[in-house]
Amino acid sequence: MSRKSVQDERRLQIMEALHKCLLEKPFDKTSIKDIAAEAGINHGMLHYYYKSKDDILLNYIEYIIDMYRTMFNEWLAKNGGSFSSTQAFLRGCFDFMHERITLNRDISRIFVEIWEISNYNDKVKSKLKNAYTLWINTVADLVSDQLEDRETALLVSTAVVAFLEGLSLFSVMFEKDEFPLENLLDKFRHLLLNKLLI
Amino acid sequence: MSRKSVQDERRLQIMEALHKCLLEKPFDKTSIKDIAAEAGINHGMLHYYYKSKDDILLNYIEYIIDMYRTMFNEWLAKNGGSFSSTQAFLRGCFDFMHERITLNRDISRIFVEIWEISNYNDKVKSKLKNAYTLWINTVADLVSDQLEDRETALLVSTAVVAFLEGLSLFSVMFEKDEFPLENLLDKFRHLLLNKLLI
Amino acid sequence: MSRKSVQDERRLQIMEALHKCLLEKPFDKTSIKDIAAEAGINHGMLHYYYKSKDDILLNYIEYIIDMYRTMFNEWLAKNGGSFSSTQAFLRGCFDFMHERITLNRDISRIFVEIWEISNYNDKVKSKLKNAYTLWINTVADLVSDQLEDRETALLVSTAVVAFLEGLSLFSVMFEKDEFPLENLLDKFRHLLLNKLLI
Amino acid sequence: MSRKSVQDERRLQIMEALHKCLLEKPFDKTSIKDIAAEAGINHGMLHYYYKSKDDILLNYIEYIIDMYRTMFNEWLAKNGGSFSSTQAFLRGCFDFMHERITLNRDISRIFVEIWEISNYNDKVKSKLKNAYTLWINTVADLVSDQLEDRETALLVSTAVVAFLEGLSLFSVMFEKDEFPLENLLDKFRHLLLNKLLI
DNA sequence: CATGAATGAGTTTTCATTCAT
DNA sequence: GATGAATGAAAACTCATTCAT
Repeated sequence: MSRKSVQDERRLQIMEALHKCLLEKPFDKTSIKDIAAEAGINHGMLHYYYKSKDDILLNYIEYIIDMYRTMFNEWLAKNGGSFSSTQAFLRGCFDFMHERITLNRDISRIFVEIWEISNYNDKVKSKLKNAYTLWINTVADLVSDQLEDRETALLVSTAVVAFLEGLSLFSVMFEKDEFPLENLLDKFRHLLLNKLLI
Repeated sequence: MSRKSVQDERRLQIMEALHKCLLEKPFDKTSIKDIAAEAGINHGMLHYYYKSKDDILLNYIEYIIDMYRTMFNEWLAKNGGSFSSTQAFLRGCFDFMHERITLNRDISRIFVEIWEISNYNDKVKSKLKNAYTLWINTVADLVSDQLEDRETALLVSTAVVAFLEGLSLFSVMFEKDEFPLENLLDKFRHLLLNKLLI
Repeated sequence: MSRKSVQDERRLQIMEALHKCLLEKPFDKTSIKDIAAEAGINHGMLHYYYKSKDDILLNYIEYIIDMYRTMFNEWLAKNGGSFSSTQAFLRGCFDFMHERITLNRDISRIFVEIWEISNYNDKVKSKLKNAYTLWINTVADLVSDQLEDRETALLVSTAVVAFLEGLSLFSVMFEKDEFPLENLLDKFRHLLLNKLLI
Repeated sequence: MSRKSVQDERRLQIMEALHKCLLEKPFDKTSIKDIAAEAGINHGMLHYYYKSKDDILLNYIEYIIDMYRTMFNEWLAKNGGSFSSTQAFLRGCFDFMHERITLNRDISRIFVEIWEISNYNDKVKSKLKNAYTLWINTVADLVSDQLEDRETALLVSTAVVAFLEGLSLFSVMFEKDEFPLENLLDKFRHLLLNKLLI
């Protein structure tokens, strides 16, 4: 392995370690040593690869947003070609959201953490805004051929994303059996496909 | 001032001080001394009135949830009698949400903070769950006479609350001119009143 | 009750409260508020009756030493007249020690606390030295008519007291069933009466 | 110096520093910073080498008990072979006690401190009980060939140790010229060798 | 006398960061 | 590249003492 990729490997280990830590503790209560221990490397090294704890966080935000995007893209690559109609495609998108939220409550939890951090940290906020703007636009693209104009498409996609984020919030707080996630997604998909997108 | 109200006064000062602090820093980075300074009282007193920093937080959560509820109830008391129909009433409710979210982004920000804390703190989570459960039920009551059964009413109200929380998240992140909040609320209200609730 | 005796009453309450506290915590970990709560009076009053926490301690030392002395004198008053011989009297004295140590491990514990404090506090040390000097002399008086001279009597009484204090230490540390206190006292009394004091 | 011995060196420094501190202040009034200052190292390091102040204490207790034991064993190694008879050997043991108590009042003082702590701290109590049980058994071994049975040997050794601890207590409280330590030990040794052990 | 609010110094502990080896 | 010892600032919390009412 080249020198470059040893470094990349280490950096990835650190990101994954922080990810695991965040499932147990908020970032502020996660120490550099916690992360180092989880990554199995010396805590001094974290300052070799990143210039501060904050720098690690900023890189992690990018890492997790990218993971999110990759999840979607991979799903798209795998299932995207098989839809017979736009509606079927959109239905698939909702299935993806459903899976993502249902099966991966961990990511939802971590996104709540990031939302909070962004409230007090402009750099994080900026990254998060970009990610959501991108996501809203992607969804707008998906629905735009069903709607009159771009503006309406954006409005609808914003509503969709906001609704899904709201569901994500609740799916983290409530246990699976306390929250009718599946039912809500079904109804919402039906509503969106049949009443909003004509 | 009677003895009792000195205590109440101080406790209120502390709650308000923490509120102000949370607009600037996350709870974890807000020190007991920060809160004391903001309240204009000696930091030792915070441990006189509350047994720990965590105890302050827990009391604050109740305080803020109560403030939220009070805002709604006051609005209801002021405007509740003037509606000519259920639809007009519901329209008013949405106006309230709009105002609350638009004019009081501070509360939205703080709710994001609380959501995050609840992720890692079961006592906070429990309080938050109760508050949202109550809220969802309240909304379900408001729409129930327009819908066939209680179950549907609950589903719709859950969706409404989730959507509004999602909007609240975005309203905190985006600046007013970056986010079509008004438009979204309008459309959503229209949709809800005309298509869902027949 | 006269003003004077109200004060005395309060002071006694405080002494008794500290006594109870010391059965649970060392003096340093006993707060003024702990003592006040135990005494059922306001903590501010402790500074009215005593000028500092240290002053309370000093008074308590006198109180407990006095209690010790009183225990002995009362026992003496009750049983002192009934002995037919000096030996019978001395035997009785050992019975008293036995009872004191066996039944009142609490006092033994507290004396260990006082020994320790005296190590670092000259005023306490001085009070404790006086008490033990007095005790040694009392025992010397009791055995002096059995021995040639005063010097020997003092030596024997010092040994007796030292031995009993040693036993007291162990009786606190070991549980009753782990330590042959009764047996040791028996043997020792026998030895003292039959071999040392001829 | 190898990595391991830097740690050992620091840990030893801390133990020695606490030892010095305890000659001036009780443990409860000795702060982490006091110990660090005495050791000449940063106070943060104390938590690097020990996980809490209590942990330092527990380690110190072991250290001092070990020091005590080592003192005895070294004395034994140096003088143990030179005795012509068991009696001479026992006489030597008493000389050792004498030296220990006379020359090392510091250790006696610190043992009073530990006795006190053990009154309120079960872990310390347990260590102390083990140490004294061991000591009593060691003395029992030394006198057992002079006595009929093991039980008697244990009784005698317990009495000896209790008496010596009592003397130790007094030797700390009284100044050298106020307390006939030498005389008492002489008499006691004589008594033990000639009257108790036939 | 009595109360309890207030003060401020002091305590243990944690931790990001640095740096010699 | 690693390691882990070292630093020092800052955190939560405790408490004897004072004092206005």
